Amino acid sequence: QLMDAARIVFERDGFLRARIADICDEAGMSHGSFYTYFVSKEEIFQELVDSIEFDLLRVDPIADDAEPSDRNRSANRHYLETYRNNAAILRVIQQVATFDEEVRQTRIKHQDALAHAIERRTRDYQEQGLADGQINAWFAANALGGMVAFVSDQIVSRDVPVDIDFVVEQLTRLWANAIGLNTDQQRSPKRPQTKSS
Amino acid sequence: QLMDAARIVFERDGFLRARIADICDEAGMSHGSFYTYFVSKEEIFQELVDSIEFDLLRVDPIADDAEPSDRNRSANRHYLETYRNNAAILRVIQQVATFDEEVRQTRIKHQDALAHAIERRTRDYQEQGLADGQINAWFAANALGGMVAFVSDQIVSRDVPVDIDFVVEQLTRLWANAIGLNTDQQRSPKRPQTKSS
Amino acid sequence: QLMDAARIVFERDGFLRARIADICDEAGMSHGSFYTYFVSKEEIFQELVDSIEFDLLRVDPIADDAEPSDRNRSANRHYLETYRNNAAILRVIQQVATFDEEVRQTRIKHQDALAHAIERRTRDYQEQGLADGQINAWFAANALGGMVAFVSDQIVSRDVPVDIDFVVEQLTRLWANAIGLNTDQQRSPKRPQTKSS
Amino acid sequence: QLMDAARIVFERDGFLRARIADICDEAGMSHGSFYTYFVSKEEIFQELVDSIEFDLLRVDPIADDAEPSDRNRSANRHYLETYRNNAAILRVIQQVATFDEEVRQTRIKHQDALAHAIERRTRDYQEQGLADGQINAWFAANALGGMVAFVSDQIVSRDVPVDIDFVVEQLTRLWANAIGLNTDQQRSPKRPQTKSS
DNA sequence: TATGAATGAGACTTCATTCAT
DNA sequence: AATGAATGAAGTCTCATTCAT
Repeated sequence: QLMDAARIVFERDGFLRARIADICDEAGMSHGSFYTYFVSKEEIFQELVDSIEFDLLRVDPIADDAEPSDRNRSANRHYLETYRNNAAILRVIQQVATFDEEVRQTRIKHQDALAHAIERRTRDYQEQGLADGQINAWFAANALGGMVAFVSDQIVSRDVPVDIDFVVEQLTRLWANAIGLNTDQQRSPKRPQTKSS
Repeated sequence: QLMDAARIVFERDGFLRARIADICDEAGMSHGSFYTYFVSKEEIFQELVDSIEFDLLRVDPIADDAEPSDRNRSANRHYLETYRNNAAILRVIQQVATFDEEVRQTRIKHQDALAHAIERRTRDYQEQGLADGQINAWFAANALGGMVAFVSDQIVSRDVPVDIDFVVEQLTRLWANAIGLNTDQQRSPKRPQTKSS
Repeated sequence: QLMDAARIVFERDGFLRARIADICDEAGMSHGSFYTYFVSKEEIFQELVDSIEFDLLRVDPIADDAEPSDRNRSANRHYLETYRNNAAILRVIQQVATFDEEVRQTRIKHQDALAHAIERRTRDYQEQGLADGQINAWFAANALGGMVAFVSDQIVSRDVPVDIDFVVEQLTRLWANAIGLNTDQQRSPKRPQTKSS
Repeated sequence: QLMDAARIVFERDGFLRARIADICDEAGMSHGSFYTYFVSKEEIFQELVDSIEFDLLRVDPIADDAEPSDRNRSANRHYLETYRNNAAILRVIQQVATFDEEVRQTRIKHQDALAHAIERRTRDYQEQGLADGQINAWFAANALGGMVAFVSDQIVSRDVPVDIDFVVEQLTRLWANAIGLNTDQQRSPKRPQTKSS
């Protein structure tokens, strides 16, 4: 299948260095056959992007009745791991998004969908008095989602080894603090200095 | 000057679509002369990147003795505005970083330099008891810097108009909350524990 | 039927732009089936050319005992109308004749056959003393046939509307004059010699 | 020079079989250089057509005060010889005109220019009472010009050797007769039968 | 005989880079 | 140092034709 071959080649070479000939070689097809199915390299890439099941979107693999921080921790871990598992193609998507308007729009759409899901949950927390009401839910969802995406990208794109548990813990703490989640952490002795000062 | 022309063309067309011939035309030079000064398109771009005064790095244009939140607010505003003023070339740098290892390393170096500056200040706050000591200063600097970068990029790359004051305010609040800065927000009824302590 | 489809496609697109795939689509067949019946695009075109009933060859739809000028007028009108009715495919034949030797020979054969028919009749007129004996019958048949073909082609290939009756009349007059047919025109005051003789 | 090479290759191979690579080889250039000067094969051909000095247009190489028939004879000979000398490229022009609208229009323009020149002269003859006034000068110019073009084309495109003097004489006679030129030939004993009948 | 996916030769075109002047 | 014509590698795309089913 050409799509599989395309994914392999794109992940290996990036979009720019990938040649249609390479994709066909990988698929065990002749070069001309490519055009039976796709009009151009751009088109097969767009279809590849569309076909990828964006697990990143699944904000919540755990139960609804979990503690807010636990849910956030779970979501962060899920995002990080999914990002790492799809790092290669996600990097190529990022590359193509810098010059292909269609792919860029697709990416924006995905980002927004995720941010909207986070926003809804944040708003719930605010309405339940669990989160800082002065925070703009949409803005926070977007910005903090961006933070997680940024960190995820850094982790996979740099070679330094990282302790995922540590990253998840820190991200979750930053997030919880940022939106003012009432969590056990706040009652923990972690800020005795502040009090005593 | 070739560099000026290069910046104009790169900003207009992106790195990939920019042709050396266009840069020379823009500079009023003959195509051949280009190679008297630069070895390749990659090289002139690298030099262009190096030559740009990355104001983004300057964390703090205001006095050292200002309130932490005010300094952060100022830094966020500075970053947003600088990003907006340099959006075109920053976007191209991002593009090139996806396939040019050298530019990518330069970009990482810049990001890290900024994160280190933030880290130092965060650590200061922690040592002064102004910030949550359980937060890893380096991680927070990196992650929250990434959050600001993410939001900045979104603002300039999407066409929707935004209220910069609102963005600065929200970012500053999220940041302050995230690292547990003692601000007025702490007195809000959502975090009675802090008050009672 | 492939032949019908081929004619439609060739007339619509010309030989060069016509694709075998289009012909098969038009015929409602699969692309591979084409080669069950024809060896190549050239072959089906050649057969198409051969299959077309070249009415142009039929020199005379009217009675043998008609006046020479009337017969000529009738033949000219017949030629013009047939040309017009088959303009699309004739144009394609002309196109192919410029690079396909076989089609070119077929075309020459048709032209010559028509010219020979005209020559025979012209010779008859000469022998009956109705036409200028100093005219070379073969040459005149060829040249004047060419004149009619040229005018026919111009009429159909240009968009300007024309009065067919006028064209027929003029062609007939020119033809009659050219071979010295005794017609009413000879009595016109421009040729007093003829009258006085 | 590319134009010279293009003419050689087009004349040798026709437009369709000519490859840009061949033209460059003929010119002793690399393939890429072609695009410094021309955008496409079509463009260089169009420019080649434009550059050819169409001697065919020069209707009259002889003096104005010559006898009409002599002038016509001279013009016919001139046309035939020019056609023969440029037969190769004229054939290619005809080929391209079957699928390239621009070349087709150029060709029509040239044909019309020649026909207009002939028309003017014919009208002069008519006004001087030397030619049949019932002939439509424009139509006759066009049709008889077409006849000469048709014959010229036949002569060069068929391999049979021809006696140019004979062809010129016959064409001139047919032409003169067709427009009713008062020439010596009319008084010649060639049509005694007509008179006596 | 029908199918239609697969083939692959062949042509076009771009543009970074070279180099004689 | 400047010029800009020339280079040519590299890649894209088309479509007539084949062939296993």
